Amino acid sequence: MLLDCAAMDVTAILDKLNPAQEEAVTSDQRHVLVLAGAGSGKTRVLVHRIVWQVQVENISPHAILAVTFTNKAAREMRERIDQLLGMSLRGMWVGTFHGLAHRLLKAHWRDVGLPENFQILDSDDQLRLVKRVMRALELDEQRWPPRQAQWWINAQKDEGLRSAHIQDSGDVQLATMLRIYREYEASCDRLGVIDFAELLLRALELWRHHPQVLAHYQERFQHVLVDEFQDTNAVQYAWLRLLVGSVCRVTAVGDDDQSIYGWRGAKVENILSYERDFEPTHTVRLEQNYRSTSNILKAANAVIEKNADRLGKKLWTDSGDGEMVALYAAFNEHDEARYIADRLHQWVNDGQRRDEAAILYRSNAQSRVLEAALLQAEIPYRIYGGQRFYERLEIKNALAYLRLMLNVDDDTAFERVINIPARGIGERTQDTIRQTARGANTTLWGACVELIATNGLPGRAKNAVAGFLGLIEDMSLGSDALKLIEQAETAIERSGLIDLYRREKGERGLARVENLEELVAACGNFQPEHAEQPILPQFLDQVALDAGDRQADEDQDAVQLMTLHSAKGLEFPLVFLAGMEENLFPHKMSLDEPGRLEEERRLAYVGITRAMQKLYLTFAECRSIYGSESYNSVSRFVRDIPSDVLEEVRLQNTITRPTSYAAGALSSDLGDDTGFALGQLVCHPMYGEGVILNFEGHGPRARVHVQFEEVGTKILILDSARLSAV
DNA sequence: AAGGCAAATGTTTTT
DNA sequence: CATTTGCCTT
Repeated sequence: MLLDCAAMDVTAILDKLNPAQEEAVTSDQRHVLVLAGAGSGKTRVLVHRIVWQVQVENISPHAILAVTFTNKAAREMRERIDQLLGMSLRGMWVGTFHGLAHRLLKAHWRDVGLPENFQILDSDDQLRLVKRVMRALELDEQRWPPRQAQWWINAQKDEGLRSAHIQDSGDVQLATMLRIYREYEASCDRLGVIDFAELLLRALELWRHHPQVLAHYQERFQHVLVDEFQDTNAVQYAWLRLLVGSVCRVTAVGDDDQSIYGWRGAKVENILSYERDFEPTHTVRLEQNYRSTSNILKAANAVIEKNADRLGKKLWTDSGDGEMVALYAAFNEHDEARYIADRLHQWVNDGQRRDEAAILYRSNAQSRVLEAALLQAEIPYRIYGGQRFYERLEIKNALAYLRLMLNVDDDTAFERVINIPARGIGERTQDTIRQTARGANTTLWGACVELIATNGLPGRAKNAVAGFLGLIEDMSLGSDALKLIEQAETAIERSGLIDLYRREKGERGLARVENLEELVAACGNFQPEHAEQPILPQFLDQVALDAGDRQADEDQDAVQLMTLHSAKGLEFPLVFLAGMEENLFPHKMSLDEPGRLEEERRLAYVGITRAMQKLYLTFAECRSIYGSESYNSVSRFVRDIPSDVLEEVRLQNTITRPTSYAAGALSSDLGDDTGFALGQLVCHPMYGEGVILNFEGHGPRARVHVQFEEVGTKILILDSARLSAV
């Protein structure tokens, strides 16, 4: 009976796999390394291998651990397993490295010397703390930028190095960073908080220093699967090696060509070390691509081939050539955005879905102009990344109140909102409170209580502080009997936060109020993992590790905007890569170091391989950056694409114009008989300054398209337009 | 202590 | 260019 079942399932599991995928899914070698090119079905292999383990090899889901890098990937993996199985696997651990580390530390907080309710610092909190530490050390913030110190500390932690491990070589730079690091570590310990990197490092040390804990997990997990293996850093790799011990099997899936997180400590070399450290390994290459047309793959291969350090893979497909890769040279970023909006308009007119199209860019700053153009063209869009929901100022303030309601001794939260909204507790008073806390070795709350009792504050300040303490006490009184959503309402109403932002004028205040309302809604929807336990702490923990990137209107048909980094792992029938210019992409910060340039190239490869049917590359000859204009040439990555798959879109055929004009329009490249040139800066008596985008016709009766800074694109008859050169 | 104004100053990617 | 920082006034 059981056997029959298994036999049936085998066909279901292996049904849709190609030979290489099947080899990876069914391998009985102890460890498996899958080098999976873009679009070659790596998630499918992972999902099917898990199901294979459970259904064919009879491994309990309880004994399986699957690790990803993003919450999104973790969710997707679960969903796809459920789908394939037709039911939900219980007991299996699926999560991000950070999420799993958090889980371990929650379970073993005593062993790692953390308070039971330790808080997680996001990078913003971390920076605040670094600044505080530096001020205490009386370091000049001009000479030692706090951001740099923060970055340095994180880099050390990613390598597994604590301040005690680092040799002070006498170098001033190093010595200073080290001092900050030491103090920062001490502060974190005192406050009972840990940053992202610390989460991983502490989890590693948990296992290193507590063999019995490690043994427990080694015994439990018989199979570990790691997605995006090229993104693992030194600590994560060490963590895996410890876990694996003597029985556990590992399946790692990755692509060295898609390693784009080197800047935050990821080590592609881990892929190379794998075959040595996880022995014996069965290595499988997935090179057949099921995503893109042949032309798109040719472009991708041509770009990535220029990298020296590669394991070497060449994607191929048995689908047809498909359409050419299109290249559009825009005059400026506005023209670029308008062109993209225009193409999207066409796409929708052709009956295609908007959410099958994506606009990808190198840096978040590029999204503004694109958004404006889409707004104007009335194309719904959804933007990913940028500022995270739970990292917004107003949200963090609201969360801080919630944290205080839970625990008045949460110094990070206390400090954040003691004077927000302003209630007369200024910098001086706060300093006194901090000093008192330090002297009495107590929390800020404790210090306040003491200062009030001993009259250690001037009258006004004392009243203000007492008022704040009273407010928090009132707010938390009986709040644990309330529903989460009511607690959230209490936090934003009674604290005065919502009124503060209601009074804030302009678009911003409005957005903040909306965000707070969205937070309340999120509280209403929150499903706790442990229904019997208090819900608020569970919510706060979840929030710390989840950026809140799921958007409310996820099912609306909207074009997707995101950075190249956040596009990894996704695919779209229609893709625009915007800003294909030198100094922007590759970014000028990456030009000096060959390693960084190679990473940029991989980023380009990731971008190109997101496209299934049609790929547009666009660049702007002139782009405003920090207010001033800069002229860049087309990206080297574009130049690496062979001309037989690249089609340069001729300007005059693609410029936006009312269709009634399109039929009879005759265009001239240069407008040579008009006295003006394409791209020229001109001035109009009413519309102000603009750029000439196109000509139709010749001589004084020619129609000229001008993109004005104030009023957008206008089409004018040359001899009546009274344009002047600028 | 708060709020308004001017000046400076910084921007790659993110769990 | 925007936003944040710092200095100044109330």
